[in-house]
Amino acid sequence: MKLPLREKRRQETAFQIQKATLELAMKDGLDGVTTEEIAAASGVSTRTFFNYYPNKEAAAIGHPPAFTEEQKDALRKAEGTLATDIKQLLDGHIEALSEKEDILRMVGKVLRSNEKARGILDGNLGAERRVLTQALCDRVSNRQTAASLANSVTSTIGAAIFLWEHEEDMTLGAALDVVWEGLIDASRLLSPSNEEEI
Amino acid sequence: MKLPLREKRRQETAFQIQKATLELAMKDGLDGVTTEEIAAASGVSTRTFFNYYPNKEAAAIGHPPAFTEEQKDALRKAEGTLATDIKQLLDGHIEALSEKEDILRMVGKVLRSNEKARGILDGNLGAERRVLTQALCDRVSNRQTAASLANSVTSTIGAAIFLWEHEEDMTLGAALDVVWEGLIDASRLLSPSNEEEI
DNA sequence: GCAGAAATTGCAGACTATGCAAGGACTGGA
DNA sequence: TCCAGTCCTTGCATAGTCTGCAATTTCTGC
Repeated sequence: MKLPLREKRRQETAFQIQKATLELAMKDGLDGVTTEEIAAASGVSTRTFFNYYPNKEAAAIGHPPAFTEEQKDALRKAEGTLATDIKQLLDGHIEALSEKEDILRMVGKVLRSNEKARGILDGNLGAERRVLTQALCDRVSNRQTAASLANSVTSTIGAAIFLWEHEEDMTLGAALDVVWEGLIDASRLLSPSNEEEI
Repeated sequence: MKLPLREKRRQETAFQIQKATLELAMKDGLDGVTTEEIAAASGVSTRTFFNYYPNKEAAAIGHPPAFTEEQKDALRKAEGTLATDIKQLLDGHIEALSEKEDILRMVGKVLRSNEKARGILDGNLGAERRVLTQALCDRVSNRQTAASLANSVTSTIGAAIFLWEHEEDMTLGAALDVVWEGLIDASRLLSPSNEEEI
């Protein structure tokens, strides 16, 4: 730990700005608020706002949790079947997301109406996907197979969040289970070992 | 056909603008060119440019081909196994994309360096995905399963284009086959009927 | 050829985003 | 406790994006 204090302050301010951005955006959309308003609400100057985030959309999305090294390691060294290990990874990630449900809900709302925000998130997810693909390569040998699995992971997370947002009284974990079920079912249908024709 | 002439002109101009946008963007990125330059190169005023596209990124992406009704119908009424029908859909779509390889290559380059463009494309794909999900619902009954399959379709297309861009001397069709193989392999690994542990 | 519809354009103005340079705050060591 | 260096913040200037409005031109169908 070299710069714990400065770093911490920075993270706090970054989060502060994200919260202010999201709260303002809840009224009439992210496009309806100016960077000036956001900066004022965050207690910093407009110029400083741009030192923290390159644009409002990035500020709204913030810095979502990434997969930890332990999670990826667990994937590399097979502990169970591939399916159970992936499910475990997903469970862990969804649990991390659950810690900030309020933020997640607001981010979801922004994503639904803002293309640029989607693009930024897509870029973040793409980076995650590449890391995951790399980790999975140690296990499945074929790169395209690993890429396909990694894609399933990130899109499952997205789908679970989407479902959770639209279903009243459904926890994030429950939504994940439903989406996971769909993924497994789809895999079964596409799998060549499945001879029944549908 | 009510307004065929006007409509046709409009499409031509839209394509003209897309081409001008992409060609200018090849030099030093989409961010390196102004809407003014694009408009001038397209032979229209800046204001008119914004009548065709809401922003440069949308102009660069243009209006990519969508799935046709026949394609979706073929999916609904099972002609072969689910896997072969989906593969056929993909083949047809990739073939349509092949008609404009030059555009596709330039779009790919833009997408790699521009978040907003990615977001817009992501939005387009999301719409396609929703349509596909609906069509697949007629076949697999479970909505989550259908959604998972639809997601596989759109992300397979994206992955195929990505692979094609990065591999010299590989046709789009060949790239699709490679990615498809990966998807099937991944499905096999996730499928519960596959008992071997990996 | 004409009347009405549609598209184009110029202009004004709000907002986003970046470079630069001055000033202020914080850190670690003496 | 104080100091020097570094990092952060800020204001200002400026380039560029995008929209609304109204005038003008172009096109369509009759």
